Amino acid sequence: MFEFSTSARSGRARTGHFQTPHGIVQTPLFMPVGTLGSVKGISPQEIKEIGSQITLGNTYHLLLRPGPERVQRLGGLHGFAAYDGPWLTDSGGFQVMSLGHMRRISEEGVVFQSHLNGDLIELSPEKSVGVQEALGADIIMAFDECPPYPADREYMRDSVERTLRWLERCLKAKTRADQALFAIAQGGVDLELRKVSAEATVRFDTPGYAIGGLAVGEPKEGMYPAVELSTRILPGSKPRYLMGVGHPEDLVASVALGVDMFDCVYPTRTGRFGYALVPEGRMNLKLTKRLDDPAPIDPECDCYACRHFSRAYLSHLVRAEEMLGLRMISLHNLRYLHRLMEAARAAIATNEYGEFARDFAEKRFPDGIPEWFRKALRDGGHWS
RNA sequence: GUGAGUGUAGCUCAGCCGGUUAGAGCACUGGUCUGUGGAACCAGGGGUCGUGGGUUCAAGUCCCAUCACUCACC
Repeated sequence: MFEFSTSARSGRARTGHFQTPHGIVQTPLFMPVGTLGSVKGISPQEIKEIGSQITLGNTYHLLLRPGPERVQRLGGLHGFAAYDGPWLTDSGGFQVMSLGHMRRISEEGVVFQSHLNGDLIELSPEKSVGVQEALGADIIMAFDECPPYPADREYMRDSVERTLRWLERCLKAKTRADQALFAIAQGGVDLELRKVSAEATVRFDTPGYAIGGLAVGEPKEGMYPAVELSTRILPGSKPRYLMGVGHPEDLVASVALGVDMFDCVYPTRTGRFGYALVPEGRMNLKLTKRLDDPAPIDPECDCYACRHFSRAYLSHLVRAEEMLGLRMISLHNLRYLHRLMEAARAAIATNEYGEFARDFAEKRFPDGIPEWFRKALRDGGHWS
């Protein structure tokens, strides 16, 4: 259980598989975010049909409602949410930063106000692990702090060290052997602190490692050196999970650097805002001209929306704020990222990841492939 | 038929005792959104102020007529 095996390698990009109590997952992979135990608007059956392998549940949201004890009583996430595939829960640390009001961070943990009703809530390494054990995911995450960008150096240093002490407490608090706890390396875009954090984190020898604290507003030129350094230090024998990253170009560039797992709200959130992911980037279905466009979102796509609906109809639905439209675009966007990862796995297996990434980039960046993307591929050994 | 009221942006309305380039919310048109609030934010287009006269240096605002709509009463 929780043994990660690498199947193929091409430069730094690699494919692999990871055994969880609820099934084997193939990497690299993208995980949809199921905030409240549901991927917004998408049923478990659809999740399986589009090729999702792991669903991410948010500890923060599930702690506020319906509460971990209730979820546990009703069968854990697998039973309660009626999805028997692998689950991963985050630690709640990120939402404390992004949603919590009046948060106060101390050595003990974090006290913050619920964004729903203002209730004072405490979250600590022990509490987070306890909640995640009750929720029952296959993979749980260490309770970390994700400082905002930009953050001053002194604060970042304190935060990185505190997150390491919190990691130790998480591992100590952990009681279930059927869950894998992934540690999270932090450090923002500061390469020295990244190194300190990653090296110290590796010593805990957890079954997987996450790269946290990125995609919080920093430029790509700051983000990629941090990813590159992290994947050099985090061992190749374990899955490497880049948290919160989900732009298609970021997946392609990060896989080149050796990242195995991603999660992001991007495909579903941007879908609810009326944007469909396509090889050229994003298609805005709210634009007036889409109302007369009979083509599917993407003729190459095999998702339900692309097989049945026109851009015109979806545009009409989105404008009317009709549920089906939001659902279908979300479904398509998730399928798009899964297809992208399937194609990446196939390219790695035949040692053609560089060609795959270049083909992707030529469509995605018709006005020129940005330097950060080229550099990520060069650093990964996929661009001569 | 009589009396009263209302006509200002696509919609709902604000515009003081007459005083610069007539405003707001929603809608519309673009844009932003990376460990999820169907949220939020940024920018933009759009009005001969129902119509016709009059008073005045100056009228969305005051006066007269007229049209439309609403309500009340014979």
